[in-house]
Amino acid sequence: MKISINKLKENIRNAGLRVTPQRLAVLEAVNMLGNHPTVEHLLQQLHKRHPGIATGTVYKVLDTLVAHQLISRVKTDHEVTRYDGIMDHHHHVYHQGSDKITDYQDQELDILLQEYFRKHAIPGFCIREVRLQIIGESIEDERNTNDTFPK
Amino acid sequence: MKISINKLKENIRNAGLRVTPQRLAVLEAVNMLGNHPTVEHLLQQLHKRHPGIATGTVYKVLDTLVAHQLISRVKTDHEVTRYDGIMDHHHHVYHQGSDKITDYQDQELDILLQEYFRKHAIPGFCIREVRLQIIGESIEDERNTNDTFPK
DNA sequence: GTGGTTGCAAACCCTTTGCACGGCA
DNA sequence: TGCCGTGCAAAGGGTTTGCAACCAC
Repeated sequence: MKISINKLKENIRNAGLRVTPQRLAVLEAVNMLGNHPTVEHLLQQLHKRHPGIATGTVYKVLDTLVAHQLISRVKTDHEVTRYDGIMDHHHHVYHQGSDKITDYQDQELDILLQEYFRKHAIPGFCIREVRLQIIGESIEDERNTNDTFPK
Repeated sequence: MKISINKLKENIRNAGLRVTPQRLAVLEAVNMLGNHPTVEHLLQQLHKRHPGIATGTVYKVLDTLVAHQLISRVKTDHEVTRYDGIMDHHHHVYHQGSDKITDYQDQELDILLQEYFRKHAIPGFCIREVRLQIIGESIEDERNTNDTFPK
């Protein structure tokens, strides 16, 4: 899951952006921190190795990276904005009771949804994307993995 | 879609809450405005008939109503919080380019998802709810008389 | 009566903005 | 060198908070 600095540089350049230390640092931090960091997480991480970086700059860089699809934004109800370094299409699993958000990806599911919406088109509406928010909680007991779906 | 004041009162009381004019007014406004109002929308509406109601109170009342499951919160990336008076399980359709959010409800879809996740349980995770965010845009077509999805 | 609610305004927090300076291409 | 990008600090805007007064039960 770790991407080399050179690969990140290339990604920035390929997006048509100038490669700056700040952009590189933010992009690296989003990828390194992994679990959908908040801006606070990112600032904390960034200040270790780039003490000079300004908060406003981090916000601007994040906006730029999102606009150029190098990262994406994630948000649930009543939460601050988080960021995601993985740009492949995927869904999100929200762990109630902890601040964890994990990714969920399955082609079979996406095909299922695609089929469904092909048959059940919404009149006057063109679907760009269908995202799932899978909400629930982690189970302490490892044996108990195969159950329960909301009624 | 319109619910009587008495029914709303009853809902508040059944939730174990005191029935106050403010709670009644906010709950009524959420239901009356329908299309996932923001706090701003609600305040505008409320000031017409309840000029005295305080902004802070509206926020507190909304929190209370959400906590007691009389309404729910809706949010997408980069948006302010909105509220929903419909508590039945349903999904949301986000209309890019306008601030419209409509509801989507279909039992066949829910059964499909239920089946899917029964077969593809997430290890160590108990699913409470699966929400779809259907993102796309309205098609501008004057021939299309019923271009919005039925609420 | 009395404990839950409200009104009010200040505080808060995350985020955005404006502008002069700095550094990438 | 030209222009995009950054640092900084102040402003913005939605939301929360603290507390005295109020009122639903």
